Amino acid sequence: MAVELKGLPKARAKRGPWSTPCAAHDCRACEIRGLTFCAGLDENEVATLSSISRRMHFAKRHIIFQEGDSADVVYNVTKGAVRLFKLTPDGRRQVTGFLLPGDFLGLGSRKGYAYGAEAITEVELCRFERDKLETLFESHRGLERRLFEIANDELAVAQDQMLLLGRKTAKERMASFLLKLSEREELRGGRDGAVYLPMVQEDIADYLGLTIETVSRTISQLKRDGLIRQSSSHEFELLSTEGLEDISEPM
Amino acid sequence: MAVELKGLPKARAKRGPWSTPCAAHDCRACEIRGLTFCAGLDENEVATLSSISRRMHFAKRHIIFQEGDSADVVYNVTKGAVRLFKLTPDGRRQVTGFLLPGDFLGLGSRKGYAYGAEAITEVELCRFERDKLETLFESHRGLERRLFEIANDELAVAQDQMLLLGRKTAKERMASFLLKLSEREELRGGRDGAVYLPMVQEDIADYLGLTIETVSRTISQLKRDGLIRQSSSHEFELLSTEGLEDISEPM
DNA sequence: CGCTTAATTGACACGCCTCAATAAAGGTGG
DNA sequence: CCACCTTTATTGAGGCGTGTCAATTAAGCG
Repeated sequence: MAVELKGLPKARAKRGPWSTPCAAHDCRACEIRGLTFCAGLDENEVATLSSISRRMHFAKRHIIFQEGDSADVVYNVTKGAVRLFKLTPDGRRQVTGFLLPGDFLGLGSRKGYAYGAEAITEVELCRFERDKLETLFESHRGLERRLFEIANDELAVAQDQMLLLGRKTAKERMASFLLKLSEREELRGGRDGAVYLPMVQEDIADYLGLTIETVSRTISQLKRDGLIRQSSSHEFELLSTEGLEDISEPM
Repeated sequence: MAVELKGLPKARAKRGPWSTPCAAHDCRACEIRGLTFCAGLDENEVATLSSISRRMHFAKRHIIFQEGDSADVVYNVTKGAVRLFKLTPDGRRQVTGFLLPGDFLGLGSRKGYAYGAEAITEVELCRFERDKLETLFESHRGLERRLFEIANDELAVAQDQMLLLGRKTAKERMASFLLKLSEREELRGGRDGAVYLPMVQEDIADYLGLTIETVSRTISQLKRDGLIRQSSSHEFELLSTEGLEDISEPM
């Protein structure tokens, strides 16, 4: 592969104007109950969780944490979008995931986070200190089991992504990407076939192991082929889910 | 990427001549205590674990489980090597990992394993039924925590691999691969700089997102450059770890 | 409105893939 | 231990998908 050399990691992320720790939040009124790792907890457990959670705001482009930071805080995304990424010393970037409302953020070993996390849009997070959370595990086993479940799901997603990066063409990658995002939106109650892409094409490129030019060209091609339509700058419509599936999983 | 089309998934794996469930095994005499998920358990816990474990043998090329199989058994590799893989409908394969003695096998959600597992060599496994294991969690919290830790580590490894597959050149991939294997052997007490590769080049190619030809050429080049030497068919020597590191993590 | 950032498109280059031929290694039976 | 066959590895020649470079347009934002 001919690699895109971008020079040393530019100050891609400026510390945003604000990152506000807000007052403790009432989890029972949470916008995304049922999606997140709080899902399946009883009233009592949610109340306990509420007592150790804290709402945070981050501005667009704010770096929430860097790869290698000690992993003693975990979050739940309640609003906005986050990208996870890794960098090579010479500045190449691999985006390893995008987080949307309801997603969990902060899995990591005692060696620290294996990836950085950065706000794509203005973001609202529910913050938990890890050791406080682990104290809760003692009395609320379901919480620990839920976290383990999340880690397992993440692992499955990561393996799908390895297949995509190692063995799929640009067109297949793009189709897979759009379909997966669409599925995630459906779980969140979005309209069927409508996909909101909060990230820029550079993010998509770094996620799919491509360049921005190839991403752009591939999107253009999918449009020409009548498989997708762009309703606004960040809003797409999947005109043929079947067609995209045929592309993403070639027989 | 121009993709190697291999035709439909060939009967790559014939059921081996034997897959023997042996009698319950005494974990306390285990070859790989300290490496595996049993690590850090006390005598009492190991004894309990022993009571629910069963030794298994699998012949080379035996498929231990397929992607999608219900994930109600987990294993510990005690001897030999295992490859994990995913397949596209048209037969392209992505190897998502190699397991060596001491490695844990069988992380997966209730949706089933996200990958298949196949014996590369003759393999010996320590088998645990998942629900029996989960019963043990009640009384032995450390075990559950250890599994969660393993899942977290796996996730970090997966993300490294995404960076490799999405953003590294063939030479960088090969150097990274050799170094990582070498590190794993050191943990197992192997000689420094000597690497045993139980897998064939097709496995390496499918792991690194390359073709067998590119793998072969890249190995040849690393030999020419004096960075590695082949002591026997599956045994390599890393002549310059530094040189390989410079290649694998370009500045 | 003016500036900056993001997206698009074309022309060309190149790293890796494809196809093909040959050599080497491994496995099996006598 | 050798003869035979299959599998695996090596190497070359050429093609192609995606990267690179560059110019232009569109979008975002104060």
